[in-house]
Amino acid sequence: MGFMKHPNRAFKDAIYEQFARIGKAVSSPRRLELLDLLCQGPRTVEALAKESGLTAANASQHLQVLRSSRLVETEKEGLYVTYRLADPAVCEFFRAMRVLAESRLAEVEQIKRQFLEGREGMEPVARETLLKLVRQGAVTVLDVRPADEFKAGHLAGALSVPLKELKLRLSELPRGQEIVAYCRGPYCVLSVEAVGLLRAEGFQAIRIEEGIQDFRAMGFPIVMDQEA
Amino acid sequence: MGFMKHPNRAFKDAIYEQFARIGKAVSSPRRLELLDLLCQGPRTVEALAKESGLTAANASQHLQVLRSSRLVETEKEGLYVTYRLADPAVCEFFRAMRVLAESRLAEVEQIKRQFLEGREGMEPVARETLLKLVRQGAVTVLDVRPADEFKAGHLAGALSVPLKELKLRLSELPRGQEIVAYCRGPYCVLSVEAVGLLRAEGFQAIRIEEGIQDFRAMGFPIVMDQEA
DNA sequence: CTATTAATCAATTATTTTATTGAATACTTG
DNA sequence: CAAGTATTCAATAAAATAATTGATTAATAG
Repeated sequence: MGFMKHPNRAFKDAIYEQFARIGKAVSSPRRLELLDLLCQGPRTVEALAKESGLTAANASQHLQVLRSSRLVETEKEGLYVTYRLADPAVCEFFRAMRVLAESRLAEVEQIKRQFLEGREGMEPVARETLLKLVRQGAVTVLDVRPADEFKAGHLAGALSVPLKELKLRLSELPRGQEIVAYCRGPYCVLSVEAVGLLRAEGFQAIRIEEGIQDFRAMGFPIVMDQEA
Repeated sequence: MGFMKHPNRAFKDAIYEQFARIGKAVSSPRRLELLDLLCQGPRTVEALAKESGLTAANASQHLQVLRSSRLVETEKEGLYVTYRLADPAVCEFFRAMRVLAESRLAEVEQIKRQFLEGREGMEPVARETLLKLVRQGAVTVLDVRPADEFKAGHLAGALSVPLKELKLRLSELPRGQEIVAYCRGPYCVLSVEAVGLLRAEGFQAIRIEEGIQDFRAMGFPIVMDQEA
């Protein structure tokens, strides 16, 4: 005997090595940012690179790592390669990871606080109540993400006003009523900037941390236009 | 302007770097094996090293990585340091990762099949029916894990017969009835060996892939002795 | 106090991962 | 076909990670 004592070892090693492929895919901050973006919907390499501040080559390499772990898939349309999540479960997994990081790593909350420092009213204010109002439609709910993300899935009853168009479309918004803005989630800054702008213009505005994935997980009604 | 154009960049980088701490923790096959073991209950460094086939020094280093990502905690008792999951959510996260790997990586199924090749009856046989029988208590359910793991949590109605004691306790088992063995999960080989032994001794035995985490997730009644 | 043992530390080497750069590929458009 | 563009490839250098080894620390038992 001796070398055949543990045929189990090879089996376990092989299995955990496979599991680790998923882990490796999500072990890089860059890839996590890309994955987060892809959770919002399909994107071309170019778009992903631009939004994440990576060079095209670097983004491409990271995306290929994600693809080799089967978390994302590609489709070539003409000159563009579109990356998308291979499965909605990938998004749920990313969210689980995010939630775990939030609960285990105090640094996350600290970084968030530090970023919001000086920007009054951006903190999570009476979330429970607010969510109830949102659910009842008692407030104007603003989705400030780009239009295509809104189309891919948004809170029922929300009004789509991408941050970039906000300045030009202020007239569409109510003056007397509270406006609640949301974007991609707690680490997306679109809603932060939107509320800053709205307040500067004299509106009653407030930010809500949750993003679509969170709303979905919380059981809020989500509306999807067009494709699955 | 210029360098202050994206104060958001620093924020995002900091956040995703935190998320990546979790990812890095689960990016190594060794650490995943350790984490899997810790999902079954607290262990000393020595025990973990032995079960995973690592040297004590190497295991210790990996465990410290897990600790620095706050996924596990330590407690020193005399000469021994006991590691445990920092939160049950860590186990759920590990399971989510496992399930994702199973669904996305065809290699996992392939490796499993290859390992079970030649060992008849080890394949998942009519799982639905079997689980129903288990639920009804219509079969003898054997928990072949070590006694302390059984104590930490087991399927209601299951009989604890650790693999090591199985040979000596065959008289306790019914000859006519089907015996269903389970262990830590689909990648644990205890139940495979148990069923092999039982069949060699003329028993009607079958293996079930699920482990405690799976039963818990599926809503089966779990019994826990003593401590939380 | 000494020997023993569990765990960690420190230093080294080998390996893997990351970002960068420039070139190559593949497709579209005129 | 030629020019332009999105993406990928290939090569490099820098950085991080992993396993090994031997030493060190801290607690226990005699």
